[in-house]
This record gives sequence, structure tokens and C-alpha cells, in this order.
Amino acid sequence: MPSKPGAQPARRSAAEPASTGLRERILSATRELLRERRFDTLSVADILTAAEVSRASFYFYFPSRQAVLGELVRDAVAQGQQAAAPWIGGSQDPVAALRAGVRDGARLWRDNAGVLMAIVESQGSDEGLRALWLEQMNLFTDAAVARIESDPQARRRLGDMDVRAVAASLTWMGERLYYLAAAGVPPFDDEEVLVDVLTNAWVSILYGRPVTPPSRIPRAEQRKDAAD
Amino acid sequence: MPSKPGAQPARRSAAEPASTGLRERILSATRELLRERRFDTLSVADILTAAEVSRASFYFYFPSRQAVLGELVRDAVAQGQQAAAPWIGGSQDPVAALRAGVRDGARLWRDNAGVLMAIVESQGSDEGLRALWLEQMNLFTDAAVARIESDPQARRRLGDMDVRAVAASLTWMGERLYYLAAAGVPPFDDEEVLVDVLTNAWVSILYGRPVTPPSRIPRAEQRKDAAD
DNA sequence: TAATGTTCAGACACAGTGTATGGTTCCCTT
DNA sequence: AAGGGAACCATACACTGTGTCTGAACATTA
Repeated sequence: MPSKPGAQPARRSAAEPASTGLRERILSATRELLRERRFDTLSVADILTAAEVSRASFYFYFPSRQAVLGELVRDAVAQGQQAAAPWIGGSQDPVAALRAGVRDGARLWRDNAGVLMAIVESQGSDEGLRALWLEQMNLFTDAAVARIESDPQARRRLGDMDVRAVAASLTWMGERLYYLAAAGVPPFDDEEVLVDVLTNAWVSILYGRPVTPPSRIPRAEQRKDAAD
Repeated sequence: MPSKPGAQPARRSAAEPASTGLRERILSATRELLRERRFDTLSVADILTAAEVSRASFYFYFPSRQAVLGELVRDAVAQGQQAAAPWIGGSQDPVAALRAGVRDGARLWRDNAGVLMAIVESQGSDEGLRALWLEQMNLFTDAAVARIESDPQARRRLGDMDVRAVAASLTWMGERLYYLAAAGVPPFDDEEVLVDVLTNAWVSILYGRPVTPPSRIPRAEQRKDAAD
């Protein structure tokens, strides 16, 4: 059927990682596109162009457009889980620990804004992505439950409330606020405000006491972190 | 161009509201379809069939599929705003007032689950719907801000925190939890749990005190409401 | 050399959206 | 009663996007 196969060995610009596996190229091209464009405006053709990959190759590695996003999300969240790991076993001041965890979340979202916004926005149009996100949020909820259960003070305060429900509500509030921040919706686009509000919510619900404004109390031993 | 126009006067089944304006028919057919089907799986053709309306008529009244949803959402939320009106000027016990407001929200979502889920899920694929939903949530946030500002106790507790941010976070937590409930995601699919958790969040954040379990204290003067 | 795996270009079938055309019916006005 | 226009219809079209398929060019390894 083809009239004249002028197949060239696909010569790529030297600047691009030409030898990299196509699979990786597709993933990172998508991740890159997602930095500026919403997932729903992203056609497979766009990805093909950006990744310099043929249509056939794309479907050789991924069953669908959504599958690519799914993998990107898993990667991002896994990386986030790792960062949040020390959060659970935190033996320091609970409020400081909470705030640190919230800030880690903000950073994770800031660094992976495109991908995370994409899945949040695409849940409505894909069953698989919806399930995936639910699953990821459940992981965070599990961590929060563990955190609460191992904290007598919080347990006491919560009384006979459904601990998992409380943990889940906190998780989802975070999801929503981080998303809004990533979308640039005020007032959450200000990371300071975002972290304050979220931390305050956790502390208020778990301990009842109002959040101890950390910016007002410049303790010497804040939290050892990399440069901000 | 047309070979043979055999146009019949469109005879509808007597059981259906035949004389109703097509516009209304389109709206209610969509609303009905949304009761069982997700918006993204709903094609214009589906709506045409259900409403017994021609394609041309559809586009005569609405510029797009999304516009129909937009109108349904406006209707539902307006109805909800009305129901939530007394919530602001509540002079009763603040906790009871809060709980009542939360419950009203739950009811609104229960009664309009299809439509509300649809817009939440379709934000990602339509700029207009995204803006609309943002706008609606801002209305709720405005109400919450007013509520907080006129409450000395809450104001004091919040200290120098960004009141609007706190109000918005509460609003969005509600949005998320109601949505999850509508989607049947546990543990929020249990209205009792949902209301408890949300109320507790509001009370904890605004007043610091843990929620007074209402089911444990069967006061005679609960809240005068229609039959449950 | 032959088999196998990777990659390509291109075409295809299908579905969905929004627009356009032309025709019908019915009501309201003149 | 004529006729003008609004509401309505069926049909077809142009376009965009998805996922599949074909056939061929390579490259690697057996």
C-alpha cells in the first residue's frame, strides 16, 4: 500500500538524548509537555512530535495515552512517599513534625505540578486513573492512620470518632489544597499561606490547640533542611 | 442534496411531557442520564435520544454539551445557597449551627449527586466549567468568611491567620468529602461519618474544642427540620 | 544467513463534535 | 386567507482524535 517508503534511520538532533530508550523518551517528553499544557489538550500526536517517536512505537510501549500519565504519577508519588517516610516515626515536637510533613507535600506538588494536576483533572475521564489516584491517596491515609494511632494524645482527643475517616479527610483536604495551589488559585498559591492553613488544620483536629505560629517564634533549632 | 425527506411531525409517547419546551427536555434528560452515567461517557447523541430532540434543536438552545451541565450546576447550587442562607445568621449554639449546615450540604449533594459529580469530574476538560466551579466555591467561601468574621470567638482563635484561606480550606474540604461520598468512596459513603468528620473539622479549627457528639446527647430541642 | 526485536511511515476504521442545508409544521399577524 | 417566521426535524459534512494495522527498514544475535 505505501507508495514510496523513504525510511530514514530517524536522525535526531544531537542535543537530545538520542540513544535513550524510546520508552523513556515518551515518558519524559510527556512530563515536559505537562509542565505547560493540560493533559486533556495533549494529543498523542503532540507527544509523538515532542518525543520524536512514531505512532507505532508509542503504542508498542503503552496501551494508551492515560497509561503514560499513570506511570508518571506512580513515579512521582513513590518519590513522595519516600520523602514522607521519616514523617511517621517523627519523635520530635508533633506540631513541628506535622508542619514538616505538610511542607514536604507542598514541595512534592511543586516539583511535580504538571503530572499531579494532570491526574487530578483526568480522573473524571478515565476509570483507571481514578482508581490509581484513589489508591495513592489510600497510601497516604494509611500513613496518617498509623501516625494517629501511635499518638495517645491524638487518640484521646478524637474519642470515639472514626480514625480512618479523620485521617482520610485530612489527606483529601491536602490533595485539594495542593492542587489549588498548583493551579495558582489564591490564596493557596502562596506557599506560606498554604502550609500554615494545612498545618493548622492538622493540629487543630488532632490536638485541639491552635497552631503555634512558627514564623513568630524564631527558635534556633528550626528544622534542618536543605536551602530553601 | 437530501435524497428523500420523509419528515414526520415527531410524534412522542403520550406518557412523556410532550408539550414541554425542548430546552427543558434537554436539561432534565441530561440530569436524568447523569443519575446513572458519568458525564464523559455521555455523548450528545445520547442526550438527543433521551430527550427526543434533534441535533439541530440541541445546538439551537445550547452552544455545547458542557453548557448544559453548566446550567444544571448553576441551578443546583443556587438551590443549595438558598438552603444554606439561614446558616449564616445562625444565633443558636454554634456547633449545632455548623452541624446543620454540614448536613444541608450533604443533602444537597445527595439530591444532586449526578450533576455535582459531573462538574467536579469535568473541570479538567473544560475551562468554562472549571471557572464556574471555582466561582461557586468562592460563593461558599464568602459565606464562610462572613460567618467567621462575625464570630468573635472564632476570630480570636484564628489569631493572625488568613481568615479567607481558612474559610476556603474548609469549603474545599467539604467539596472533596461530599464528592467522595457521592462517588461511594468509603468511609464517606456513610452520611453519619461524613457529617461527623466534617463538623468536627469546622469546630476544631474554628473553636478548638472537640466536637460535642450530638448522637450521645439526645437533647429535645435538636434542630427543626423536615422529615429525614 | 536467518530469526527476532525495534522502529518507522502511512493509512485506516471508528467515534464524537459542532456546523450547515433544506424541509416541515404550526402559530401569529396582517 | 395569505404568508411570514419561529420551532423543529433528518441528514450530511468537515474536522479532530484514538487505537489498529500493514509493510518495510534496520540492528542484534544465533
